[in-house]
Amino acid sequence: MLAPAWHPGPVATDVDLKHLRYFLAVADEGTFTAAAEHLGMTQPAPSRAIRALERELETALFIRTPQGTELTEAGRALSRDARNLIEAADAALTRAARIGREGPRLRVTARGCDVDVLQRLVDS
Amino acid sequence: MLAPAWHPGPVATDVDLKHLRYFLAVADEGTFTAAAEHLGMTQPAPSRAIRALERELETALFIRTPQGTELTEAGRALSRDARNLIEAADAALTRAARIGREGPRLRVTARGCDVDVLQRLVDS
DNA sequence: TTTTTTTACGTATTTCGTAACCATC
DNA sequence: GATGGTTACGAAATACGTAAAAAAA
Repeated sequence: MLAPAWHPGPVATDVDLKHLRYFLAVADEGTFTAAAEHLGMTQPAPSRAIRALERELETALFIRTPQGTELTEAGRALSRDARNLIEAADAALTRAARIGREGPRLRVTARGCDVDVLQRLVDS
Repeated sequence: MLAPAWHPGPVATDVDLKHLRYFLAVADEGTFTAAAEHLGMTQPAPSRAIRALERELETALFIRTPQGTELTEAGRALSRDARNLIEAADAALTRAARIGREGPRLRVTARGCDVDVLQRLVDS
């Protein structure tokens, strides 16, 4: 490799989904106060968590104003991504749990097909 | 809503990316011992973390044998998903960090187009 | 003065490593 | 005994809540 490609590699290995949930709560609610209440905790908790996140990314995610918070450009981007991310995470965990509980299922539908024939087809 | 749809909702809100990294390490290395070494810690750490994950999902992810570990069906599914998930998370954080550092960039290429024209086009 | 965020500090929870234990080859 | 996984327990790190402080309208 003459020009070694820069492999991204883990950039912030101690950012976890909980922090992203806090971040999204603030992004949605518009204030740390409302987000904390929405999350069932006190204001300092998300404030600290998000400040740590910003430190780790070396990037401001919110513009703090006495009227609340506004997303920065980086914050807007992370907002979109984080939403998809925790949705995907939830789906993955749900799927794994379901598979473990019920085994991998395959639903086959074929109109006007004899059930026994279908069964033999699936079995093979 | 007569028949209220069952909204998936967060299923395991305290599973974080770190746990998924541990899980993937064991899945890849084949033993808890090798995974722990690969992660720079001692065997009990991933063992406990994954056992907690299995408890939370109410699903076995590995079959433990004296020769090492083997993925269950649920484990195989989670393995695929977790890999994409961590990759996506890393990409999202990297992107947010880059945007915060450099501002949102847009690379425009147009063969045989005058640079000044292109600039005015982008500016608008 | 009211609203919102941040810092300080003590406490509670979580995570980790060491060590001892169990199981299989 | 060698290898691999688990459990017990004490220590370190992390997260949280209360309280006090700073900043802006």
